[in-house]
Amino acid sequence: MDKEISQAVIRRMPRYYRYLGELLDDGVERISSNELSHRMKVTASQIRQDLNNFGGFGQQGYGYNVKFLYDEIGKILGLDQQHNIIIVGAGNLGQALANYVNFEKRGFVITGLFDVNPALKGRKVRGIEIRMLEEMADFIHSTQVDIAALTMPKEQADAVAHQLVELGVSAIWNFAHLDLELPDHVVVENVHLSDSLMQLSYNIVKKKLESI
Amino acid sequence: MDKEISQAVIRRMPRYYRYLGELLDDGVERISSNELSHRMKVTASQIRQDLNNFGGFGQQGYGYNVKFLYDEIGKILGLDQQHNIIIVGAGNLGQALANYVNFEKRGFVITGLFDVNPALKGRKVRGIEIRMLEEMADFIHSTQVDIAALTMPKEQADAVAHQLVELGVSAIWNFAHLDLELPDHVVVENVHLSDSLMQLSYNIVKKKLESI
DNA sequence: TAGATTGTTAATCGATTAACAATC
DNA sequence: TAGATTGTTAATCGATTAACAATC
Repeated sequence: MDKEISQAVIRRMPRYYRYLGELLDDGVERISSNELSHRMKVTASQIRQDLNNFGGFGQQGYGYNVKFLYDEIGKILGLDQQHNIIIVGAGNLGQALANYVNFEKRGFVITGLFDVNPALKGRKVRGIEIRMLEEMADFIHSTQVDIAALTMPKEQADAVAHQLVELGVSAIWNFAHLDLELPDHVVVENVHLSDSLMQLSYNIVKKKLESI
Repeated sequence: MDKEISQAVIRRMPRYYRYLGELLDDGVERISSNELSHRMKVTASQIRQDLNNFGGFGQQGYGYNVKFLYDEIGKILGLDQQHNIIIVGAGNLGQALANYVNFEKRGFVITGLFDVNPALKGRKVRGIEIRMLEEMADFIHSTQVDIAALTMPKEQADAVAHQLVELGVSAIWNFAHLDLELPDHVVVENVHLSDSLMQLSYNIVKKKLESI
């Protein structure tokens, strides 16, 4: 019966979470949708609408309790649970992800790093040993893996993604520059860096034209 | 007089570009909006609407010439021009970007790499020397810099972004986990990896609840 | 020419903003 | 209590889809 919450709303939740975290760090105890809207440069209406998709977290005449709202959004985003991540592709990008200490604070724990390059075998990144791709199946069978980050060239990504799904992994964080075709029960989040760069490029050209 | 083209449309253009590139590689000469819509899992109507924001690239009764459309979208995205990029922050992420050979094919050329860590000084990544942050001002004065990628911790990102703008850089590809407050003439494209990961986490939790 | 498919207008759907009654 | 601010309904705006005349 719950009405589906649009991805547009979901996309904004981490940003709310970030701003509330900053307010919390600054010792701010409560905030109104109006004040938050000024800081975030969105409408107060949108903030209230977005939040009320998940429940009434505020109080009339008072606003929102920062700590409470922060925690609630954290729960909505699943940050109260631990997510074990393996990274497949231990090149620079994979290692960059493995080094993001902040992920760990939010419950995202890197438990494994895999690559095909024998030269990397046994090397450690932040204490995490790089294993060979052949060992991945055993690894997944013996430990809980919630998310697989794909940080390898796109030529290998499709086959590895399917293998991961076969092995029971049902969430993929895909950095490879292709669209994965996977069963419906698998959740895929794409990070297409070159798409992002092209968007930037478009906006540069546009701005240049406008200024003439 | 040109009506503003929405960012929703812009966000889809690189994806069209990618699919057309694949068709081109496969030797496909022409394609109808209908067939493309099946491959891309969008509506044919949306494809035609999107493209017609920029002009009529097709031909009634024929469809679209793949090579022509590919090139036209490339021009729309500014890929016919060279963009010189410096990367500020030569950690794993910065080095990962520097190593993306594919960017170069699209006209994005990494011309400089900067860091504050003296241990990295003089090291080279794909032939590009890592320089110290202090040298950045001189570098920007003496060479054309179109885009600066910020791949450093968020604590330093805001100050560096402002410095870059002072030095005349007007496009920022921001990987730091904060919203930059910069003058209107500066174009900013954000890549917030942790936001992306939280979105994935939300969708994992949602799918888990649905399956109960 | 007949068939195919675009470009474009109109209809629908969904998301954002405005307004305000409820209530702390 | 009076003032403030939410939660929520209604109005608006914009984006997507459908339909079809134009035309290759």
